[in-house]
Amino acid sequence: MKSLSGDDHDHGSCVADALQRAEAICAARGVRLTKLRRHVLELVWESGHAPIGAYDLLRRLDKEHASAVPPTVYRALDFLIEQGLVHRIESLNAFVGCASPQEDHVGQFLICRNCGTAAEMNDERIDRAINKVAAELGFVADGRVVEVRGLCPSCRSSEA
Amino acid sequence: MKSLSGDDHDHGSCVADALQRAEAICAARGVRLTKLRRHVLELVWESGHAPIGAYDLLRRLDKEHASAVPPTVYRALDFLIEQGLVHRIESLNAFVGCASPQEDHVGQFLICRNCGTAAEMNDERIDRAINKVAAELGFVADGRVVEVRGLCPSCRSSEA
DNA sequence: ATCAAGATGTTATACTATAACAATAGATCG
DNA sequence: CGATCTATTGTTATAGTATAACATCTTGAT
Repeated sequence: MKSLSGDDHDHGSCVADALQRAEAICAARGVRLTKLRRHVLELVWESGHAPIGAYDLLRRLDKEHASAVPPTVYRALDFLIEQGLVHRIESLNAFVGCASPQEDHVGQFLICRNCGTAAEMNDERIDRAINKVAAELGFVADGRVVEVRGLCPSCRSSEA
Repeated sequence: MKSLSGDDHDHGSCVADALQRAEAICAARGVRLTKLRRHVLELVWESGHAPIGAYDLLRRLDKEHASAVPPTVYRALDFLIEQGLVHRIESLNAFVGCASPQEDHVGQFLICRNCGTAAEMNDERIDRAINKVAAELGFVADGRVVEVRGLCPSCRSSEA
């Protein structure tokens, strides 16, 4: 996996790529990535790879979109989440761009408690382990929330 | 695992047991399970095995504790969580009594989307899978949030 | 009895999210 | 083109979740 924080990755192109992929996905699905939705998605990505709250998005949106109020941003987020372009991080009440929006998946995240970066794992082994245990208990699992706090590689080395 | 919902388990003794265990644990640790904290713990357990929100607790607490306000219940919950007697369910902003407070663990939950019951899994295999993937990505994991939505055995059979 | 620490009381406020209805813009079809 | 239907956005109000900051009281130790 690419390192995501405190490093030299070109985040500008990272954002641009995400927007371009989003355009393509929405076009293919016949859903509308409106200016507003695109703008919110852009702001989500511009937060780096750290989840950002709805009201922080709102404050940034305000600058170019005077009429923005909470429903404005929540509706855009609802759309983006529905389309798998953004994930909600439950333990933070915050939102992050999806790293692989073409694949259908629920997010599994590693969240660095130092730099705030949320890295997607989306590993089948975790999913299988959860399904197995759920099945043993007679549960049929659908949605999953897997959010792990920890220290990312960059922060671990810089902490020494 | 015991079935927890829509069944015949004696929830009264379930609550009583939980309170008794809590008393013992707090005594052993030299921390104070005050009347207020005990009362909140009792209310959490009386919600059945379904997570309950802080403001719902507050409304119930009010009846015997006129001065209760949000900080009252949040402080009690903070204590109970710190002592491992209660877990917070991030995806619901709600709280549930811990099934095995003597063991140190973070909760893994199966949450029934029909009856609301939250069953603790706390399965090592899930933990190991998460640690393994995290390690592969260079992360050191500490806190974990694992919350799976689904349909519990009782609700699954009664849905047919 | 005094004192320090912990627990609770009290007021105010911050933060997160949605309901409900109005207005507008985009697509579709005659 | 223009009528119409639907999706999107605007707007106002409010519900729901959580904490800050400071005062007061209780408890246990000396």
